[in-house]
Amino acid sequence: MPDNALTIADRIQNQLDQLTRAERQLAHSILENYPASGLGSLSVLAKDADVSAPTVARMVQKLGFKGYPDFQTALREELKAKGKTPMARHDTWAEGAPSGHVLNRFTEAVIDNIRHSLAQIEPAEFDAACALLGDTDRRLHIVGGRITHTMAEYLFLHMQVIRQDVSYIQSTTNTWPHYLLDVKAEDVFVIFDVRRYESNTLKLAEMAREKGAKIILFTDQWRSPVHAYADICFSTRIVVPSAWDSAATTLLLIETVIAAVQDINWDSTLDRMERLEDMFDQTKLFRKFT
Amino acid sequence: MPDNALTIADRIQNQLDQLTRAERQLAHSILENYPASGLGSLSVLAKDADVSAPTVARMVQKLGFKGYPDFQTALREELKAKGKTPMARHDTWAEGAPSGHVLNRFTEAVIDNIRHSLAQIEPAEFDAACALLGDTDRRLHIVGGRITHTMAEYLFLHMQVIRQDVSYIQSTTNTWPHYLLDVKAEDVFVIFDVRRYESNTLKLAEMAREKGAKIILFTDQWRSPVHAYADICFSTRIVVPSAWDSAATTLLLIETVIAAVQDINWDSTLDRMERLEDMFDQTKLFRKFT
DNA sequence: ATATGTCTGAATGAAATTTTACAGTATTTT
DNA sequence: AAAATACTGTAAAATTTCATTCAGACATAT
Repeated sequence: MPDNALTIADRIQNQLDQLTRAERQLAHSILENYPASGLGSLSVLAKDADVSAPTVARMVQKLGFKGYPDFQTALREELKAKGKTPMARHDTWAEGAPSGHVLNRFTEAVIDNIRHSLAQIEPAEFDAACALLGDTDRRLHIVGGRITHTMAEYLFLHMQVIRQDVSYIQSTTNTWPHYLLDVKAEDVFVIFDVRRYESNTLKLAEMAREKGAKIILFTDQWRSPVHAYADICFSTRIVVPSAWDSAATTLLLIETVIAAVQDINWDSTLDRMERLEDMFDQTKLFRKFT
Repeated sequence: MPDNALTIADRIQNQLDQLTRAERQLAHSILENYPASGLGSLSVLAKDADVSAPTVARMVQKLGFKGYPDFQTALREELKAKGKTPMARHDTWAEGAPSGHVLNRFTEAVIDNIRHSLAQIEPAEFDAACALLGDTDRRLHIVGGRITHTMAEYLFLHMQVIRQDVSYIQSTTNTWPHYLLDVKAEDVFVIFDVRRYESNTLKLAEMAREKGAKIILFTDQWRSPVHAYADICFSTRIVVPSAWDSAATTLLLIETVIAAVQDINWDSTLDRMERLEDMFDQTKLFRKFT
């Protein structure tokens, strides 16, 4: 609420003494299952509390509201505010920067995206997707578009370490039909497609589907048309205060998938990682320390 | 989830495919701050979602409710049922998954990383970096390594739209010395280097520095040795419950930089974006709608 | 015990809300 | 490319909802 930090429940509690008998009875009924009961119609609330309708109208006015609708609006606002987690309320992330600084505005939006996106994910679907990705009997193809190919490649780079038979297809090139030649029914496609959905990607998904391959789709909240062909679809919120969309939430999800898949075949992953280390040591690509 | 396992939000999510464009738009608006927005009047909800009132009435019927009041009652019942466990504690991000599920553990860690990383950023440094990146009198070179090249390319793809004279160098190839031939003292390098710091990248940084170029470094909390040559250094926390490190915080920072730089030269950015759109339209790479 | 002040609840009228019907427009299919 | 289908918004009707008035009941004080 704009005026004060007091919740409506507090205001009722505080004024409990100044209320009459029927009003107190009503107040307790409201607090009984707060705030749900206050969001229904006046008459239902009155009946639930065993008081008359005018009593309700009078009390909310006594609490300082213009009328019952005003009271309800306030309740809804409060609920909306509570929906934002205590962490989201923490609206300065970069200390020393004003809360209106782009650092804080942007971070705020991304945290918001994360919360919304995660809430919509079915854990069962997530687990199923990870099981598919970890199944080494199935070959894995990872597909990205103009912007999303960076995300696709990120997933590819890690999956390559975890397991064998992983390939990376960039839908913006015209070489991708080659990859589809030998696709089998057990194969799995991970497809990335977000706003400015790409026709190439859609065509690719259609053809993969025809061959009987499984499709896991990473898209935005509006869902790429590819989702018609997808077995599993993860949609993330991508809106931020910018001319472009944010891939941060998508990346978070990708990394979580990587962590989960790595656990499935941990033994073989460990083995592959060690062999990779050896090879890196020989190439001197990386520094030993510091 | 006590009575019938699926909440109204789930029902909306599930039927998203059977909904029309305006209805989907409305559905997202409802889920935006659920359930508060659904508890107001039909007309307000319609206005918030930018659809007409009848669209709202039609959709709730499509969802299986007798009418809007019926829908609201169901929402209130759900809220009442949830009563005991409101969204006070949000340590579970993916509702429906146990708090020990990798989805929640991972997200928790990333949020933690974001908080720690952002707190360490000097807003003045951030602004200075953005000013350098937005200065079209300076040529811009973006450098990534084995894993980080995906982040580098993400930044490159967007910078390319915002401004001219941007080049992308992959330090793992051996072609990068060519890029250094014509480097001038005003040039700016953005270098990505995280754990398993790469010797190639260090060498590149050293040579760029010798030529007098400015260096902006994105690294992890332990700081790449490149930071000795860097004018500005952003270090982010990257630890997550996984065998690998997380790039999510780095990406968040990159996207924030993009948003800030885009604002600096907004006019020219807009112009370049429009011209790009035209070219996309001609190539038919993207679908017009849906 | 009676009178006064206050509170409560039923009924009414007014206002707002939801619903239905319809027509225009966009989209898809043939 | 044309026809058919389906979707969306405007406008008006029907229903519900809320505020108010007024008569009666309860408690309290004299």
